[in-house]
Amino acid sequence: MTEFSLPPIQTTARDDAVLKALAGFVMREKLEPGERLPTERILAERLKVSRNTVREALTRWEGLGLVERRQGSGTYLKAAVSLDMLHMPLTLAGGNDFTGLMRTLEIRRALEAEAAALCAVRADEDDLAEIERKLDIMEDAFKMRAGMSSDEDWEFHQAIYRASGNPLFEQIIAAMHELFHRFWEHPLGVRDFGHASFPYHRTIFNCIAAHDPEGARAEALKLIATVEDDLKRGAANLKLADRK
Amino acid sequence: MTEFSLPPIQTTARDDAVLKALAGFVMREKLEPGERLPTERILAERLKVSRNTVREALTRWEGLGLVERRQGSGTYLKAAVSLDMLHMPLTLAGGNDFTGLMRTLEIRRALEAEAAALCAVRADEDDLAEIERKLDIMEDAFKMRAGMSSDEDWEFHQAIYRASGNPLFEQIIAAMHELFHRFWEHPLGVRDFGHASFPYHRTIFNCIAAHDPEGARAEALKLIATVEDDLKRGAANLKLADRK
DNA sequence: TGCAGAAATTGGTTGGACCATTGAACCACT
DNA sequence: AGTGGTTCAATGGTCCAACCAATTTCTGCA
Repeated sequence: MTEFSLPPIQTTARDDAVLKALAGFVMREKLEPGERLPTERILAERLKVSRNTVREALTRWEGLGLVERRQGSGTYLKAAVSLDMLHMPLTLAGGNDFTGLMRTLEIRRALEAEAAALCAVRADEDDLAEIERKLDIMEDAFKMRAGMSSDEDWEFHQAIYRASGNPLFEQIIAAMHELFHRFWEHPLGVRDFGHASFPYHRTIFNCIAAHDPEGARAEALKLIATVEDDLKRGAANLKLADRK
Repeated sequence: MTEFSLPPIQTTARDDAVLKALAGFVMREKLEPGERLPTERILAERLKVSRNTVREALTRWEGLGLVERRQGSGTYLKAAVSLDMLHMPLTLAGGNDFTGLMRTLEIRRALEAEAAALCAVRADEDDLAEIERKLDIMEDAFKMRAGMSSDEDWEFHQAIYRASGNPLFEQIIAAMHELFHRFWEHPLGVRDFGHASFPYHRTIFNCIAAHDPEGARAEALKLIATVEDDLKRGAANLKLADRK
């Protein structure tokens, strides 16, 4: 038996064709996020397909977060659309349990370290000022409530992602943030959850300000390590991780 | 067809409710990837919703890669489904140009380094054997063709991701692989594209085999650095990066 | 002019119909 | 037994024509 290279033929691909045409339309009309795109009925008529087909295509885009549908109002662009988009639908099963959180934390460690390093190389004066501002706010909140605050902490990290010059960091981490958030609110019985991570926020900033990428990377790794420790402590406290 | 227990849907938010009910059904019936789930018509009847609504719901799952629909055959589970899934749809715009590729490469550097480090900690004898097997294949291909081979290289890295014990690494990187692939095939005029990365594959493996996470991390960073250099050289050669 | 209610717009849902593909059963012929 | 062709039911894909529900816009009265 010899080797074949016969990819399956594609006979029907209506909704894909609809999306391609729609992407082309968005680019030609230079539609930007927030703008409304044609109604389903118009699209169906113009593309010479059924409204059902249009709806299935739009459902796909909605699932990808590219578009938002508002009943009675219309369908609105939520993100930039281009023909050469690359989609990465990630599904994390069992995101509620300890294992799932640990796994996302490993991804976060990887990205956090790299973002901090890149940030140390690329951040300009404005970026540094913004990051330090968030840091000050976070430290104030820490002293006030005598504990880590999820929101302010998140703002600080987000500022770093933004200053990394690569929007992908923020996109990926933001997608996982909801998950972290749940646990921050229910610290598994660990009273001072996240406490140990506090000092590393400033050491990270110092390395970034000194344009020391490897230092920033190392400090970021330390920070995540403390969170992992807290997590493990929590999982040890409660023998069962969640089970809602 | 066997017996189901699918109570009718309540009120608004139809398609979300359909997915929730369907996820519950999959869990109760312990359906695993590859198995076929009830036909659209049956689902519509049991859930007391229209078949179109069922289809929109399934379209969402299909977009998330959870399910595969085969005309004339049925709808099949492609991944494990649970009620507490977390979806992270990412779309990378403009992934075709030099900037976009550089950005994905930065993500890859972050994940590659972390995956190698985790792998060094967790890989058992079987994992090591598998990785070394892929490494040998890659090195043979390199000697044969006197140059890097995209496929064999990819297999090697995939083996590392798998042995990292965290499926998210493979998921994220796999989603971006298509992007790398395009450039590997069209090396921007750089004749020996990827050549410099060759030796680091074995040094990474050596560190993993020696259970030296920081060493593996460092070698992985070096590997990606060579690819980045090649990329920059290529972008400098052609003044324009793609423009197809 | 201001604003409440009617009317038009738009996405959401329904039910029914037909098409295209698949796969199993069946059959004829070798 | 095996090969290939035919039939036929099941299933996803598409279409149509309505109607429902939320929203926006318009209208006319106070």
